[in-house]
Amino acid sequence: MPTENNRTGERNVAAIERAADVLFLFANSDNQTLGVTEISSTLDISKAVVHRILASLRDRGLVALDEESRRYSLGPAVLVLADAYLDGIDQRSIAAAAMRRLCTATNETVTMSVLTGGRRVYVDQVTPPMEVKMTVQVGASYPLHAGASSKAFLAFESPEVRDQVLSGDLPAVTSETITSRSDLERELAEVRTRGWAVSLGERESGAGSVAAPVFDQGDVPVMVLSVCGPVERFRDRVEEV
Amino acid sequence: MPTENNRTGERNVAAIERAADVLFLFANSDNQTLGVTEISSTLDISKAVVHRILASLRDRGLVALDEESRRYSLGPAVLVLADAYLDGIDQRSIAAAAMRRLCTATNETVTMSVLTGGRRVYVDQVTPPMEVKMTVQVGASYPLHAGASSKAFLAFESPEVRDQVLSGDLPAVTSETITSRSDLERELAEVRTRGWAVSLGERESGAGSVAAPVFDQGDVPVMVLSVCGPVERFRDRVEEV
DNA sequence: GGTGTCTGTTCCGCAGAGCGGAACGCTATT
DNA sequence: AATAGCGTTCCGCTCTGCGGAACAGACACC
Repeated sequence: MPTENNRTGERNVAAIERAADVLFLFANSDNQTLGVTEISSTLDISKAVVHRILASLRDRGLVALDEESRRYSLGPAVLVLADAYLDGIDQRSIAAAAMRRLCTATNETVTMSVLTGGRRVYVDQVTPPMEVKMTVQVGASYPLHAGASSKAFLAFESPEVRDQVLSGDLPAVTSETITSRSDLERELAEVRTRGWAVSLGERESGAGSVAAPVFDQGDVPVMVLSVCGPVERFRDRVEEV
Repeated sequence: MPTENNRTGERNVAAIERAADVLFLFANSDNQTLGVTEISSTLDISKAVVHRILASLRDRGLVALDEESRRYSLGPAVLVLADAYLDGIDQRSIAAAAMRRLCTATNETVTMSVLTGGRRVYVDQVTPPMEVKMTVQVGASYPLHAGASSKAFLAFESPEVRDQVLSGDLPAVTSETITSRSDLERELAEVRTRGWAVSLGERESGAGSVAAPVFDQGDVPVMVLSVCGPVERFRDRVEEV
């Protein structure tokens, strides 16, 4: 095997995972449009294969091809999936009421995130009717070391996952981001005993937030709710759900 | 009918297309959670294969498995893709200004749709600051025979596509939906000469809209803009872009 | 508590899908 | 012209992944 492929040791279909990797490459790379060779070299897959993968994905509308430039981009079909996904999470409807309550109580934006592929993704938000408010982009994803929501996740994750994140790079998203492993470990320990996490501008300058995880009926955090807003007004508290 | 397979006659990877079909099955089926056997029988793929596909998709976060019920659903990773997609469409930013102008001019909701997999998907919307307004769900998809936007697309599509849609089922979405093939053909011809389409409650009762296609530098419609709102207030006009 | 019938999951050998190196048209650039 | 880059296509050999069948649980029904 050339690189570390599967995360789980299951019996999977290589072609599908490669296809998924191609899709995510579109999401992660800076430019939204990619060429065959570009994909081929970054993912270390032969050009012929990339081409076939793209043909298949294109067939299903997951990627689109600009005939002029012969460059590929994500296709509209991904929207359909995302829409269906958002419809499907019962968590959303369950949590919606709680989020609205939190929102009116604090008069700040309340967000909900879940975990995927070693990152955190915003799934929903409720914003208060205020002049100066914060909004996040549903679907946007962030690394697990920056921001209150991320820390809330990381603190309650299994030691293995935590270790993996901590031993990786800890890029500074803002000037306030914690980039030292030991500092972050101390912070996470604190979060764990306290039950919730605070961030003042770690993920976005000038934005503060308080976040608490919501658990399954076990010890695994299913999602994280956070209250966030301009860094000035912040001296409140959150209850868990 | 389990639908015939490849639309294009390309040299593709069957496994990937099957995987995509599984994903779309989640989007199309009524319940958001599916079991292996269910998928296997509707798509006519052997259970073993479905299981492997799901394992692979799960590995990449595109589907999630509820350990309790052993049932699968879409995973959060699809959000990441959708987000990247929405970032990527230059059309959006280009059209955004025009949409805002239309919105303030008409004081109604302006929407933008594109085509995928024989259906139409809302990609963006601009809503006016009004009490009674209409909003659509970005990512929601509709068949090509119901509503002004759909008709605007269909009217200017290639004869083959049009034929395929027309010869398929034309289910009534509302009581106003055109369900007769000949009626629809007459309507489309009219739309073609006029350049834009009108609908009064064909897709959603009580909602009217006027829609016009936007073309590439050829004859293929790239997207459709529509102005829509409560059916009462409607006697305006639209310009093309 | 058998017995039947659903699930989802795993096994394994054979066959053909699809990998990849190489060749082919392109369009730009020189 | 020549070079270099691209995306696309070809084709033979290989090894992936297909699928029938067996397995393991979870229920339901006498």
